Amino acid sequence: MNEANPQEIVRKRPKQARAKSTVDSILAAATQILTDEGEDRLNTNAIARRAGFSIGTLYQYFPDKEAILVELIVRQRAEMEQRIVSLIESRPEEPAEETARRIVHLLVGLFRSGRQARKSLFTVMLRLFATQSLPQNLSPVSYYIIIAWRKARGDNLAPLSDADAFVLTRAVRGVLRQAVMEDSPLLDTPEFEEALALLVISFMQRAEQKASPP
Amino acid sequence: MNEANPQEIVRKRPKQARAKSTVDSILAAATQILTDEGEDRLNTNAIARRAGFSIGTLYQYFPDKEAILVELIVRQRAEMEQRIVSLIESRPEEPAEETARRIVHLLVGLFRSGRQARKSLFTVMLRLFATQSLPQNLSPVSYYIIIAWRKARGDNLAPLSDADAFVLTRAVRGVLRQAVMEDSPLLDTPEFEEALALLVISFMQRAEQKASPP
Amino acid sequence: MNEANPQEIVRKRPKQARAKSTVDSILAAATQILTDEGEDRLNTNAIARRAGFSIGTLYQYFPDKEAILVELIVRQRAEMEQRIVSLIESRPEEPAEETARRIVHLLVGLFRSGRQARKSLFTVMLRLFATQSLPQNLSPVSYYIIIAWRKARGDNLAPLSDADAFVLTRAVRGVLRQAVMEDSPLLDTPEFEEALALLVISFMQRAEQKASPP
Amino acid sequence: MNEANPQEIVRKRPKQARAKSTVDSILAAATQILTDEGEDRLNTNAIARRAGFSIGTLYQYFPDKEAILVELIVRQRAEMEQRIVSLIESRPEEPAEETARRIVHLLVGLFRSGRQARKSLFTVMLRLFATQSLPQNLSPVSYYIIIAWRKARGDNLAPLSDADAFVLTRAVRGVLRQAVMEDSPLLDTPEFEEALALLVISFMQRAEQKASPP
DNA sequence: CATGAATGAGAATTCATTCAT
DNA sequence: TATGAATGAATTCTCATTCAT
Repeated sequence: MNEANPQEIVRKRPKQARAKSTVDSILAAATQILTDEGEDRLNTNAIARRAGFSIGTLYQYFPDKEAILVELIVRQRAEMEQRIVSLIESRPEEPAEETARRIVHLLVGLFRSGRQARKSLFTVMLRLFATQSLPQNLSPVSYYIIIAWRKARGDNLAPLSDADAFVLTRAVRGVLRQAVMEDSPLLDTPEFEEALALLVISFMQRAEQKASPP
Repeated sequence: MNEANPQEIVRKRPKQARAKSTVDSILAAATQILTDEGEDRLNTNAIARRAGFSIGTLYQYFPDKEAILVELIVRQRAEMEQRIVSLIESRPEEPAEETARRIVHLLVGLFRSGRQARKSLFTVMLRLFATQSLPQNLSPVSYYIIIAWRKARGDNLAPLSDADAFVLTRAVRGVLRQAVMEDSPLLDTPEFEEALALLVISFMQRAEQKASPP
Repeated sequence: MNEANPQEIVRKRPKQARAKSTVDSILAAATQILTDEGEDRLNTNAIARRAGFSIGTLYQYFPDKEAILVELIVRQRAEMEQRIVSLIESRPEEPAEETARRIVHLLVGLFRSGRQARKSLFTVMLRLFATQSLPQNLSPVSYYIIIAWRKARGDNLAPLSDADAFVLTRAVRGVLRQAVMEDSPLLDTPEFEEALALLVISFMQRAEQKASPP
Repeated sequence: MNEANPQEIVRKRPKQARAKSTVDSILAAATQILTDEGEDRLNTNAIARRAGFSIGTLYQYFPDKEAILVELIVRQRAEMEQRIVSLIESRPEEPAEETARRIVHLLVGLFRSGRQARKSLFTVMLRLFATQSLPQNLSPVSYYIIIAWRKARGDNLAPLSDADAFVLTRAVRGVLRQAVMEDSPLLDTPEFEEALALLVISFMQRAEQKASPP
């Protein structure tokens, strides 16, 4: 009868359909504000207003402002990850180079759209990283991708070391992020996409050679 | 470069010299706070207090808070750039691969030290990018490096396209930043450095092949 | 006093019985929160949650938050009063000094237990006093005790004036409250109890002398 | 040059005359609100407004709301203590009984005036006690008084034990507080004062007898 | 030039209470 | 009767910036 957890104020978990849609509205509102007005206009009152709820409602679903941002990032990452993984699994027999090219293509496309929101989200993410408050399970997404890749092609690809995997994934991410942050016109060119694909492919081939010399 | 004997300068241009040291104190204070307490403790009053000046004085040297941050970033970039350029120029005859390795080594070293301050600075930089208020001349630092590289070796290196240069420089920066932001233990390993160097070298070789096929 | 067999009552007046248990649950929950988390965690939502009811249900039984607190205090006072009265009535022939000692002993025991809840309750009570919203019939409890005392021993004790009664009762209460509020270790010592008894007895004897000089 | 205490935001300490008067204004405003409107109208904005300062100024002198209340209590206690001590020291040769009577007279007078403010202050004090945040040196005021008393009369008075001193001082305080809180009309009567004096005197005489039996 | 007291808009968060279901 | 989602006024506190001295 009594609550198990008296200390923590238990925020409503979105089990009901209504609750779910409320949470979605709030996150959508936050994204909109990030897109339209930028990070420093992003305050809880504005989010609630734009979502069409009172500020009190917002706080029934999120313990604090940060939780909203974290959820935003979590969802965005999950979506990206899931897209990439399914892309990899869709054509297991495809040559690695081709798959890499298609992943890069997908990523470039994703980063091209919704630049403004992404820009602000990057800043937010970086701050959360700096504050140590981003859940640990956020970062290693990239490893799953690499693992999926290997699995899909039956491990006949030389395994990447931890350091190699880290460098490769962060490099791709870093290039895309920076392109968005700098509003670089390159982002829209095929040359950019080609260069990024080249980065991935050349690295993987070299890493492969290194791992298994003739 | 502009200064020789500090004593003399103090006599000659007392105000400017004093101003310079005041500005330096303020920037140093800001860096300290970023290091010790993180970005959200960084407010103008705290900076002034730590610098040993009154808040009024701070505003005599900087128009607003952002100006302090911008100056911080400008100086940091300038220092890095200058180190890299002089590294490149020091051994013009060295093979490109070796130079790349040494640049990577230098960069990794720089990012390893002062991680905490750098972490906060990254966040700040990203926000300034997002707000569009970073002066345009901040970003293309990397191009200078590439130009310096080519110059130093008499252009016998195939020229990198804009897209290639962008991708390469942002990739390196992105990997290092992310390593710092994630507090990755990899940053301290030789494997990490090796992988990063590999990224650069393999990309340059492929880009070269592409540019000038046999 | 009003109840005999709980089973039977449930059958006879199901709604009232249910209501009673609901009210009791709510009050118990409030007491628990006061004990475990202190006064400023005591909010209606928390009470309802801990009681296992919805907030709406809580408002079906209490018009507002204050009503809960008042009821809490009323019950606590009633319980104390009733214990003391029955203690007095249990040994009418006992010398006044001895009865005083036993009352003090009882009170000290009551205050020793449940200190934390009592602490918060005191604060709440005091605020209600300050807001004038405590029902008037709450305070004079002490008079009943004194009256009961006199009755029990057939008025052969010199009557205490209003002022004397006020001072005596408030003194005892004040000492005990303060001991609880200060978390005084004295509260657990026999010396404390002895001193408090001395306060009561010496005052009564002097008041007696004053009232009826030889 | 750099601050010693980077973590703690150092609030201005009232060294300057202006600062001192600002602090005084703020405390006076708080007292007024307590008097005129009661505790739950006492919010920081109201205090600042009534003091004629902006809210920001208030927070330059007090780290948080509680600090204002604590300071209020500290000052009030200090004033009372100082009055009583000087009363005791003014007539060292006076019989203890007479001094007790005069102390009681003084206290009753103090509590009679400014009842409303005192009422709210009591509530506040009690809450602070409950939260453990009242500085330790607040409570033992009473001991100083007792010590002063003994000193003033050359220790020919039997020493009170800790328990006795606690009981006596808290009893007096408790009676006066309760009289104020209940708005008791007794507070204005000579009978009340007489009864309170009696409480003190009879207790001290008995305690004395107990300590040094013939 | 330097000072630092003062400003006040703005942001996050709480919680008693209502009311449609 | 019971529910619990929603409300929104109210409150605490921050911090970039100004300006009289």
